[in-house]
Amino acid sequence: MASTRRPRRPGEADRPPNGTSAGRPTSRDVARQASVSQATVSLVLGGKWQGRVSPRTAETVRTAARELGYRPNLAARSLRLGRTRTALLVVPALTHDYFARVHAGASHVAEEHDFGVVLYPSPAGTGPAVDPFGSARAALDGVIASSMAADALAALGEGGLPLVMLDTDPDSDRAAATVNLDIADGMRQAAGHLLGLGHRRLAHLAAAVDTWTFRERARALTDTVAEIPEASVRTEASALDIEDALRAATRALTACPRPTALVCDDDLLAAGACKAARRLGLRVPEDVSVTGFDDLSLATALEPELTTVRLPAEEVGAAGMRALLATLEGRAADAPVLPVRLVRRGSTAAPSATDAPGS
Amino acid sequence: MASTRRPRRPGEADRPPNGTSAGRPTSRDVARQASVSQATVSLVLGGKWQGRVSPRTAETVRTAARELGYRPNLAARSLRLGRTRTALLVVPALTHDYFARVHAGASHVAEEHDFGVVLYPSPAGTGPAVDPFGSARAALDGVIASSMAADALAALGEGGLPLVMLDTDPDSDRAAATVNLDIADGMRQAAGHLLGLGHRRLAHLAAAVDTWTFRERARALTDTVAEIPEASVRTEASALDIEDALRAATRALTACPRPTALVCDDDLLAAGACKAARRLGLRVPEDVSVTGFDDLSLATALEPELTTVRLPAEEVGAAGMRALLATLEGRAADAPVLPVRLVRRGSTAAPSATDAPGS
DNA sequence: CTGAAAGCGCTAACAC
DNA sequence: GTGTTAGCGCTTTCAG
Repeated sequence: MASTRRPRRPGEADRPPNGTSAGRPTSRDVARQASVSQATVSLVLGGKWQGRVSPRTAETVRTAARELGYRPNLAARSLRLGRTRTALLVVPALTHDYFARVHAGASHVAEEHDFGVVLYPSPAGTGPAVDPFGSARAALDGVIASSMAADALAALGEGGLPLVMLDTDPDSDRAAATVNLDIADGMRQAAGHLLGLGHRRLAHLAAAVDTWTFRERARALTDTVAEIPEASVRTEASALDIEDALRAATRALTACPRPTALVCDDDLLAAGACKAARRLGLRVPEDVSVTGFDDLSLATALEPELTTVRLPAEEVGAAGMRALLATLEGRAADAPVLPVRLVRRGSTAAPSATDAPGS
Repeated sequence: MASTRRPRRPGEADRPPNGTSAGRPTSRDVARQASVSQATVSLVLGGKWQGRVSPRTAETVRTAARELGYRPNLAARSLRLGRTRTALLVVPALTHDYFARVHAGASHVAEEHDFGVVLYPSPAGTGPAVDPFGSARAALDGVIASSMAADALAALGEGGLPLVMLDTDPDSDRAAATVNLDIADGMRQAAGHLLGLGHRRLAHLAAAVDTWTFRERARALTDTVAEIPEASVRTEASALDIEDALRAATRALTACPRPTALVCDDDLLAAGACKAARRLGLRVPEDVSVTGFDDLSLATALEPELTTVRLPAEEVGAAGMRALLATLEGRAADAPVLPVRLVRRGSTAAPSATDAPGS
């Protein structure tokens, strides 16, 4: 009779009538098994039993937990704690090596702090993320966003969660913290390297993506070239894929006079550029030098290997996670600007005599 | 007085004494705002109000929710429901294009079913996953594991969660369901293509990774070559990275007599092979043909583009997610074996006359 | 058609 | 040193 009045507990039908639960064991089951209270179980397993629970009891609890194969229910813990120890990492694409490495760096730091990272590859690339909070079905403590366009961040700002931005306009004020790369310096190094080699007619294979990081690359290149009067740079825009890069590079290399060096916004574009050169019967680096950016694994898969700007992707991810952790703890996060480094490989050389200035 | 006896609710200090909550709005806040009960809010927002709540009331509730910027607390929902609508996807590495695409496919299907996917890149590569359930801090409904070694799956089996295995030994019985690729057929196509072109001395650049997928490749290659009496294949093992592939391919190409074709277990290895060939002064495909496997984006980044076996990675991920969903709903999941296809590109050609059989 | 109430599994304040 | 208890926010009976 009484049972007809009592609301049925969810999953009740799945449970046997006796006291032992059939499903996943709960802390209650552990408590019963160890003949202690649930609170004691929580204390012991939470590692805060020192001076509150006798070592003997603690050991009993741990044994019981092990025997039952107990795993705490994270949903319940999150609900109780109001925090989930989970961060969302929003990236434009996963197929791009760089972001995979950012993720690795962030995960590593997260793990050290018993945090989790869930990835949200924004379906719209660098564009507005549709609904990261709904789709990433996890309950979140904070968000880290990498290389996103400004309007994409607007959507992220709506979440009401602490936001750390990576490789994004440092003047934006949406974020609680930022981690940046010295993109401009990287481009200066690349351009300086080519100019130093004697190149004067450069072409810029520019990524047709409207984000801070690419605007920065364009600006730095223009500025660096402008310092040498005889030097010039033309720009060809390309989508961030090999095929389009091939087309853009072909346009650049069939211009008259032909540039002696191609400065590419990304290793992917550089790969397209090498392909284009080869198809036009030009040798890299003898006839045309090519530089990339990012130092993806692709850079050393090519022959010759790419001279490119190495970005410390893992470090970026790690610093991002550290900044988020700091923010979450109410500490001020520093806003590092990480240095980048030109890696000289086989795809660049001095221009050949016939192409040299003055000829 | 009473308040001293009552335990402090967590976060209570953060709340103003008045009725309005300061933190994230809860369904209670929405109910209050709409002057209805919490139950009504749940019904309306859960989309199951048809015939139970008046349209007028429903609209009021939705408006209130929108005004307050209400987002349901997923931890609470998970706790109540006992399910989280979240799957764990375990992959050996994220930097490998193939897995990024598997993830994309799985996420896409997940999203359609209002599911989330959290990625766990097994730190040990294809080896035993350390503790995916702890590190992926989300509460999970099921696990999808791709291309893992058998012992790695043992650890996953411990979770007590439904497990779907992708690209793994179909005879293993740990999984609730499997999704496989017709790897053997792919390798048969690749080898058949080379044999048909007239190649008789093949070398196999084999991935030194002990998983089903690579054992299958080796077996199928051996079998196919065995069908042609004059044909032979030597094997060089290589780690799954460019540098080691370069070394292995160099060994293969400096053997006497030199093989006329390199069959590689992975596009990454094929890239290393091309690099090795070029460094030895050999032209691809004139002097040596190279085939890859997977059809990574790398395959078309190279010049010449790789002839390779295209794996429908997205489809694998999607089928895996569908299988998990089916299992979760108690339906029988089918165990598809997805077809693969050889993509002929520029890295293969008939052996040159001097290398041809009989010369 | 709407509201009241219970309880998912966990943690932490407090009582003993 | 250990147990009792309340309650996180949500969904879902059941009563009205």
